[in-house]
Amino acid sequence: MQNKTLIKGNLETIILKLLQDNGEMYGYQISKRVKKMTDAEIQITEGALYPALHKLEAAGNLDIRQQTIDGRARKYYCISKEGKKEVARKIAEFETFVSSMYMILNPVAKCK
Amino acid sequence: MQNKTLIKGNLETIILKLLQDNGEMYGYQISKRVKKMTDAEIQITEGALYPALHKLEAAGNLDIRQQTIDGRARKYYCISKEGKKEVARKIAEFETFVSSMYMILNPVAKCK
DNA sequence: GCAATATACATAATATACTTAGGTATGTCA
DNA sequence: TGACATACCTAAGTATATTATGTATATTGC
Repeated sequence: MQNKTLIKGNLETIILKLLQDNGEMYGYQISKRVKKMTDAEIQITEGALYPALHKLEAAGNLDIRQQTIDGRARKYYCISKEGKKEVARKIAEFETFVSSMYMILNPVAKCK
Repeated sequence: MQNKTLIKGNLETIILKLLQDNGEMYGYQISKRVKKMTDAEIQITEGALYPALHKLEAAGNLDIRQQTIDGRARKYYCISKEGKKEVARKIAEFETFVSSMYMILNPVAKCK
């Protein structure tokens, strides 16, 4: 992705949606999964990912479970009931925005 | 629009595309047009609009023509040759990003 | 006639949400 | 044993908006 600014405002949506679909995941896993799913088009940097996870947890949208696997600490996150409401809202918001953008990018002739 | 951050990175695209489709326009007109076209879903604030116009002009993507109409100064902008290349690039970028987002929001089952 | 609203431009201060860069630590593979 | 992968983290810098404020003229309603 050349212009990386397009991810702005969509990072939390991505994280919440992935957790909703896949049950619990840990941060590193999320970043790899997003890269793979989007053919490396969207790459979440660690400097954005971890603060976002902490923020979502603090807001009550995620629950956390820590575990050590193969000597490495992992923090598994899963979406909370509040988080499910939030992700639905965020996806709707994204779709509305995209729809609005296409009103400008693909203007349709109006009837009188 | 609740989350106004979604416009980030798309403002220049909107301005360039409108000017490409409508010939010359002035700032105030652009902001009103966008509001109308998107049913007020996207509203460009003046604090974002005017600096964006100046930046696009400085980058050679817009040409400017000043005129006074009914005692009020207006600055008409129109897209340059460079601007046309730029808007094509930005629209492609937006579409790629949206497509990538939908790979996450609407994941499709993969064949083995 | 005058106040409120619309038109038309502009900039400064502030906020947000990223990127970049740097750090710690363990495991794996050539 | 040195590079790369895994797994977490934070601080500083940057980009791009919002909010607030300013100037000035025209129009509209009471």
